[in-house]
Amino acid sequence: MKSTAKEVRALDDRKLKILSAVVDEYIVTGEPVGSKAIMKYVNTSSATIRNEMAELEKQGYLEQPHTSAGRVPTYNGYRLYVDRLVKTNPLSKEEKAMLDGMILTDDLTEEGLVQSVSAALAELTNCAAVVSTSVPKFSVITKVEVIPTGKRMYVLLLITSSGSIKNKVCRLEFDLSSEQLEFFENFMRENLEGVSIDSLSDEMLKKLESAMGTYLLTLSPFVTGIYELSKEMAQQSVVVEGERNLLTCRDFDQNEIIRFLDNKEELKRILDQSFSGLHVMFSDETDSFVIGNSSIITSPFSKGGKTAGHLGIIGPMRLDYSKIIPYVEYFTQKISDLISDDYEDEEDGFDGK
Amino acid sequence: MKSTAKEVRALDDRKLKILSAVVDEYIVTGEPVGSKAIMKYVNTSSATIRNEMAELEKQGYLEQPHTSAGRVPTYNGYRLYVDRLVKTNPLSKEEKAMLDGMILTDDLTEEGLVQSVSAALAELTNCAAVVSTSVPKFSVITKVEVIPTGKRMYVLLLITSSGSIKNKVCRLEFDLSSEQLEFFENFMRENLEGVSIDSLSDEMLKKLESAMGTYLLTLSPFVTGIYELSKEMAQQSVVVEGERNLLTCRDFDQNEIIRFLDNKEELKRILDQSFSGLHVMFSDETDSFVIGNSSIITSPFSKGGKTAGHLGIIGPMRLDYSKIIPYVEYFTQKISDLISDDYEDEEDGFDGK
DNA sequence: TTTAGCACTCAAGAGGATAGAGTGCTAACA
DNA sequence: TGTTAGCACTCTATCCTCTTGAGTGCTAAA
Repeated sequence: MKSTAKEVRALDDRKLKILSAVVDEYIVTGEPVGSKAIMKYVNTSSATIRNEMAELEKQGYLEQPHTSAGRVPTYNGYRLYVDRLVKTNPLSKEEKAMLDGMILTDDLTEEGLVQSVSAALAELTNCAAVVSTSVPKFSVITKVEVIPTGKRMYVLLLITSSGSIKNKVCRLEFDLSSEQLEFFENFMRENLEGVSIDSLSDEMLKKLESAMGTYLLTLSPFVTGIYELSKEMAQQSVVVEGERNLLTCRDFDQNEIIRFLDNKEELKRILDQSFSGLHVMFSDETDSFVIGNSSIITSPFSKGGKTAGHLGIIGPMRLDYSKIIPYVEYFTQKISDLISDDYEDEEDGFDGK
Repeated sequence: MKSTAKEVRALDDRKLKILSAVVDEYIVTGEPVGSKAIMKYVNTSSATIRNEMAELEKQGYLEQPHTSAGRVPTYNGYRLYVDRLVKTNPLSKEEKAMLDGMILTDDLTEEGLVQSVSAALAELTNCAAVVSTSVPKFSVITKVEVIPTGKRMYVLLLITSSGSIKNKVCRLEFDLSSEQLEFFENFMRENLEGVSIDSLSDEMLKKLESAMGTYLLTLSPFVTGIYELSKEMAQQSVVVEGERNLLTCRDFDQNEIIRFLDNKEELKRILDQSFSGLHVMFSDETDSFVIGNSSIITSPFSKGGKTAGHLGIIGPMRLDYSKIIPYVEYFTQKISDLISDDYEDEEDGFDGK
């Protein structure tokens, strides 16, 4: 609701302490928190705490499931807690080593790394890990190749500067002469190499086709094939790892989870608004959130200094933010470091040996 | 239990009719079936039916959840029903048209087709569709290609006679000379083309490596890369479509389903024993079955006359077999027809025009 | 061999009592 | 004026009992 400056000012130190205590306790127990339980955290009587809690409720930070129950944090309560109250301790040496140990490093490809990290994150947090990999804005086509592979069968190959490869089988009505093949490869080299993936539009396609002259008659399936490949590449992808953690989480409504897992478009849209740093979202915030009572923590990772995607978790609001936030931060940093190594290596350097 | 010839002989016509009626009724209602409900199917009094049911229970075809409840089919009951009693009507023209209409035919690749059919099957049956695609035994390597794509970056490409393509990025310590590249391509062409995918063993790898002489020093990552690609290709794949139908099915134990979906190895193993025709399995049969109370119906589909995989459904035992069995049969036949068209086209023919 | 009739069983649901966790309010206190 | 002890009150969760009704097995007659 309206969290005006006045209201926030009205939150003295003790109120904040109590709010924080309620959230901390609720995160652990999952049950509405009563005034007595808070006495462990604050040095006053339960009566005083009750008074304070009643006020926190009026201000919209807490709520009661029913009259004679304890308090539960509201969306605003969580928001305040995460933004201003939660204490995230930097990871110790041992913790970092533990996290590192959970990542398989035998698969050195970018996807392999990200997949391994997200599995670790899901395992660690008992949530589902989410990864969205955006198409790097600076990604351009570096190679178009056609490989004959059978009677009238050709494999189209598209490679970009960011290292993605896609292929597609194309069947033609006729076999091509080597002259035709050569023409196509040259034509593609001249017209597509260096072109950025997401700039390949319908119009561009039309222009290309008309520039091909009579070759178009036989080669047109290749052109549309390349076009489709580029479209596939330009698509942002979202992967959810550890879905079982959502299904077994009793904070959620089963049916909602099933619906969510069945259709990840919604999630895609949410992760699309790429945020610059670590970001915590709650399900009440945007009503487009599919899963009620959920929260999403994401952080971007980068490749060669440019954002390459986002990694995070989706779980219940009742999360141990103080632990999970550093995990997400550490892992995204880790990914950035590892794939940027690769990247620099690819582009400029030569790493001695 | 022991279903000896004597016992089976003891099943006169009326008993079979009653068993069939119990299964039919139970499939619809999901509730234990009482003697009165059977009166709709058989022209005798409920008392007689009760006597018969008591005997069917003694023989192991029915059971009671508790004393004063109706009867439910046992595993043996289902087995007998499916093997000898169920009446599967051949599909009508309209039904076939309806099924055809559910298949998207704009993606003409094999995977696209199979995916579309399995989605339709899942939708239609409210079960999960399962597809296992085996590596065709006759599939051989037709092409190995290396494409330079950046500083010390190369794409390995492996193509087989059955039309699968896989690629892998390989990073070397040094750039290769064109002479080295040429050597590798020739070497691979001579040694691997025509070799069947699943015959590529560790020993073969060793032999190849030793045959490469000094080239091995720089090219060894390529060899292991190719080896890994072939291993990936040789792997039988299992895909489950429509998982949500399992999760929302109240005949199952949620946790068991979640465990099942998390680990499809078990399913893979079951589908691995490729059966020659349509096959119905029940969860009691092999104790390796992950999901209790489930049944699997599969049928093979073929490509150019040779088995290419299996398509089917996994759902509760309480299935409308009389409808679903024809669906599975029709769809696998359909797939066989469509991809075999392709295949013949690829290998021998020329379709005019 | 079949069937009507009857006593019996058992699960599921309705209703009622109880316990206990937690509250708000009042009045006393520092 | 802020804090606290005390108390009446509220509401859920749980347990127990009772009832209902579907369905059975058995017996005796047709």
